Parts: sequence; C-alpha cells; structure tokens
Amino acid sequence: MTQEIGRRPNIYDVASAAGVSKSLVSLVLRGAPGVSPARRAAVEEAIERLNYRPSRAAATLAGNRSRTIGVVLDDYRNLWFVDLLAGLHNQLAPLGYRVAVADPSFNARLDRTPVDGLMSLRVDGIVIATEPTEEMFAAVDVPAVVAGNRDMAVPGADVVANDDMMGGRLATEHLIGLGHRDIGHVTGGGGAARLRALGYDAAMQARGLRPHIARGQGLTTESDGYEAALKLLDENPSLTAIFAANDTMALGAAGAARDRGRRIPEDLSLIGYDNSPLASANLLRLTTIDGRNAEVGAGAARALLDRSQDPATQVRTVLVEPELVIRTSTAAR
Amino acid sequence: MTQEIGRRPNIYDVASAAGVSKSLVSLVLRGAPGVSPARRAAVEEAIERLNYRPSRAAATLAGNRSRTIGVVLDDYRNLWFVDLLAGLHNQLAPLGYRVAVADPSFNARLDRTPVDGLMSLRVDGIVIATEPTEEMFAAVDVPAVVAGNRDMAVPGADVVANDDMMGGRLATEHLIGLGHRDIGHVTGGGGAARLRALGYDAAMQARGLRPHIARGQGLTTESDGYEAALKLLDENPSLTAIFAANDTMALGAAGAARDRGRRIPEDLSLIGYDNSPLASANLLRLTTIDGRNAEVGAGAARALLDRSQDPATQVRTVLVEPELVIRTSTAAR
DNA sequence: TTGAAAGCGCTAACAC
DNA sequence: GTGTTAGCGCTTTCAA
Repeated sequence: MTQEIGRRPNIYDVASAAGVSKSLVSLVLRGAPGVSPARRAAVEEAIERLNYRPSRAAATLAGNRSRTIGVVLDDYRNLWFVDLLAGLHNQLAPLGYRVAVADPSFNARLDRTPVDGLMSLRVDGIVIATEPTEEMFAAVDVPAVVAGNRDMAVPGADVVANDDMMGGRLATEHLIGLGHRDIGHVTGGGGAARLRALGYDAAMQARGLRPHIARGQGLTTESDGYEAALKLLDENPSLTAIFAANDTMALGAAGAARDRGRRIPEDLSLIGYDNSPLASANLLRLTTIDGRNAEVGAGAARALLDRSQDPATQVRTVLVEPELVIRTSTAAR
Repeated sequence: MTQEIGRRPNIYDVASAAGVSKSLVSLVLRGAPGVSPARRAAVEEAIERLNYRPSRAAATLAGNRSRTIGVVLDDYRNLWFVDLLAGLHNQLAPLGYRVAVADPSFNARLDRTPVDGLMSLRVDGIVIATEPTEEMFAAVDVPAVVAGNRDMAVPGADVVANDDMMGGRLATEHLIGLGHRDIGHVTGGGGAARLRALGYDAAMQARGLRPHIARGQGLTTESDGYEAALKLLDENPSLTAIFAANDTMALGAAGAARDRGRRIPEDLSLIGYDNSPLASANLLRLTTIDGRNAEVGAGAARALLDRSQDPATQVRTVLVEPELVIRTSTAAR
C-alpha cells in the first residue's frame, strides 16, 4: 500500500493496483465490451479494495458532457412532480444518465435563474417543469423540453404534457354523468389550469349548462382553493359539484365545503386533478384526473435523447391522455 | 468575434475579450477583493456578452472541492424536509456553497447508495436526512451530519435535530392541559417517532395516565396513521384525543375519526407533528409541534462548516427546541 | 485487447 | 494589482 493516507484514490491508483493502464480502468468503469474477463475482474477488485469513486468533475471535463439531465422545479410542496421525476429516472438511468434538480427558490443569489446553475453543471439537457421565463430560456443552450402545459412557449423546446383540456372535459363529464347540473370550477394561474378550465367550459357548453368559475388571490395553492370554493358556494348555493384545478386546491375546497356545512359527497361532489398522494388520503378519497406524470417524464426523457442525437429534429408536442380515477368524493345527485 | 461557433466560451475567451488574464477573471468570478473597478467591469461585461457560465466540473477538479453540500433525502412525499433545505441553503448560499439533493429511490442502479453519487460529485459535506444504513456511511469520507433523530448512529457524524422527546411531551401535555385523560398515540418506524412516543409516555406516566399506543403496518405514512387510529378508536371508545407522530399520520387519523363518526375537535382532539404545509390546510387546521426544521438545517450547515475547518472537533449533538402550534383541531374536553 | 499521450477549463501558488 | 504556470482526474484518439 504505497498510497498516501488521506488522498482520494484516482484512476491511476486503481490501474496500478490492478496492474493495468488507466484507459483500461476507464473502459471497465463505463462497462465497455471487449475487456478480458480476467482484467475486468482485477480492476473491479481494485476498485472495491481502494473504495474508489470516479470523479464526476474530471469525467465531465474530459468528456465534455456530464451525463446529467437538469430538471427545473416549481415548488416542492406541490407533489405532482414526484412521478415526473420517477418517469425521467426510469428512462435515463439505464443509459447512465443522472437527474439533477434545481428549485428556483434555492440556489438563488448564486445564479440569476435556476438554469444558470444547471448550465454550469454542463447538463446535457434540461426539463423545464415550471412556468418558464424569458430570462430562463435565454440561458439555455442544450436540448430542452417543457414538461406540462405552460402559458409561455420556449423557442426550440419540445413540449410533453398531459392533455389538460381533455382532462378538464373528463372531470366535468364525470360530474354531468352523475346527474349534476350546477357545477362550479375552482381555477388558478398557469397554463395547465387555463386549459383545464377550457375543458370544463367546453363540457358545460356542450350540455347547455352555465359555467361558474372562481379563483383565489394567488396561484393554485390550498388557500386559493379554499377562497375560491367559498366564493363559489356563497354565490351559488344551488351548486352540487365542484371541479378543482388540482388536488391541492381540492383540499382547500373540501375545507370550504366543511365550513359551509356541506358534506362530501352527500351534499357536494368534489373532483381534483393530478392523482397526487393527497387524493388517496382516507379523509378525502378524492376522485381525480391522473395526468400520468410518469409517462410525461418518460416522454420528456425520450424527447431530450432524440434531440441530442439530432438537434435539428422538428419541435413537437406530445400529449399524454389523462385518466379518470374514481374514488368516493363524487356521487350521483 | 474570433470565437468558433458552437463552442462554449471558456475563461480564456472571457479574459481575451476583456483584455485581461484568466486569473483575473477567476478572481472576479469568486468576488475576490482587490480587483480594480475598471477591470472588474470589463470582465463582467465580457461575461455578459459571451453568455459565459463557468464550468463547475473544471472548478471542482482544479480546486479539489466542489463547494457543494449533499443532502440525502428520504422521500419527497413527506414534506418535513422543505424547511430543512431552506435553512441549509440560507446558511450556505452566502458562502458560495450549493446544495445537491440525492433521493435513495432515484439514481439507484448507478450507485449502490445515494451517498456514492454524492461522493462522485466530490461534495464537501453530507447531510443525512434519512435513516442511515451501514452501507451508506461506510462510503462517506467527508464531514457528515445527521439531521433528525435516527435509530442508528453514524460514527464521526454530528447530529442536529429537534428535541423529539420534548416535542412528544409538549403535545401530550397540551392535550392533558385541555382536560383530556384518555389520550392515544399513533406511532411509526424510525428514531424520531420512537422519541416522540417516549415523550408521550413520559407525560402520561407523570400524570398517572394510561398510555395507548398503536402503529400501522408500514412506517409513518397516511395509511399507517389511518390504520393505527382505527385500531385505537375501536379498542378504546372512551378516547377523547389522539397525538399522531407526524402530520401525515394525523391526516390518516383524521380520516379514521371521520369514518368512525367522530368530529374534530368536538368529539376528538387531534395533534400532529412537523407543522408541515398539510397542518395549515383549512380542512385540518391541525394543532401540531413545529420542529423548527429551518433551524435544524441551519445548525447542520454550521456543524458541517465547523468540522471542515477542524476535522478533529468533538462530535456533538445539537437539539433544537420544538414549539407547540395551536390551531383548531384540539379543544377542551 | 491494451497502452500512451493530449487535452478538457479551471484554481492556486508564485512571480512580477 | 495582475500575469504565468503547473496540475486536478478523467475521456478519447491513436498506435501498438
């Protein structure tokens, strides 16, 4: 053991411990074919014995690519992204790619936008899972895909999303199918909510029903849902059903219903959107629309890989079909 | 503009565009003092014009440190970590450090443990915000701190946590103070839950009250809380209050109460733990214990910085005092 | 199938 | 206050 104490082993240490050259070690690390089993075993044994971990910094620098995909997230509090990340990871991990998450609220002050941090990491692609800003996409110069429907288009970026308008229609038609006629909608800010509201509106109009839409002060939080639902219930006492733009707002709406003495589903049917962990909670057992975010994530990964192979690919939009998930927060009138 | 198209600008490009040497650029990047205002402005202008983003890979490799702190997270679904990250970030960002998150469920298959990935990133320190495993801390060779109380101790790592036992006592004493005598506790797996249960037990014993503890099949999820609370309510119909080991389990308990026809707080008082976003939802308005996770995060950051300055520092445990947050899920008997 | 050697873009120590 | 230079630990030709 000639290795100094305290120094981290590097590829040379492994190579000499295994009695091979460092290129050979590099090949083994990347699982390249055509390395003799004996040498491969020797290298693996040396890696294990020295507790060697390759430096990603060196690999990124030398290879001029990080094998990392960056994801720009909105807010950890809204759980819709969990399946998105899982879907991304499932596609990407087998190819040796990693996922790095950037939250706009963190690492601020170090970078002007979360994208800056990812560019400094030399990510090979970016998934924008938030409402994009001009500043943000000005900084991007790798393949990018926008996950989810947004108000603003990012030039040159593919879009992979669930079909929010169809989802809004599905939700509304479910309520209509249960016999409801006075159906309110609780909406918020952002492209997805806008489309869900359009779907709601289309379904109502198609049946000649009058739409009732309300929104809170902010975006799509629980308290926005609460506020908006109160407004709806107070202005339209005959309402028998509410469609909330997402599960978090539906939680708020459930609070409003409770505060107005309306039982769910006996007095008021409630449907959400996202099929987040919240929806399956026993207190809510919320009927909701599943945007199939894992498939959105997988689609985003594929779009990124396609585009990095051929940057000139036509920009496209991929829409995943949402599904109705029936629980017990909705009932026949 | 002699720069090739397509190539990313590097520090040389900036230097020559600004008419200075590359060390000067490096100094400006790190905000070093003692650079003349004129040259600093020239460098900043060049950075802006070329849209230059320094390569973190190169900086890490050359500087032999990444200025990044790694955080190992449990599960995105449980929101207790949100404030922890904020606290970490607030301490670290002014010093130019970044935070990288590793989720055990992601990036699996690439690494044996999430720690491997962070070591490959050459993080300067690690915050373990999950139940540690032997495999995990065998791989760590940078300063480490465990955030939160855990079953297993990590040798050489500081611990920063809220005082879960005191919190358990606080919660229980709040209920006792409201006149409750038949108080049940819903618990789960992990070190924090164990200590919270001890606090509950101590408070009950101190008043000569008989403890009733139940747990679900799994760890500390909503459905575990639901199951355990059902058990509690069915076996002890005289129960007038429940203390749940965290807010997520409290949500489950609220579902169980509803299913057994118990109104909160009229028929049953309910208290949670964590003061997560869930607790402030209007449907719950949950009285809870605030573990002050932002301060835990800040403490973890300080512990890491202290230890990297002097690795021989005595290992210590820092306990943050939890606080009772009263909402309307608890009421006098 | 394996080895040698040239960088990748930066930091830090030192010289001026 | 500013410039020069030697690596950091890898990947990637290219040759053997």
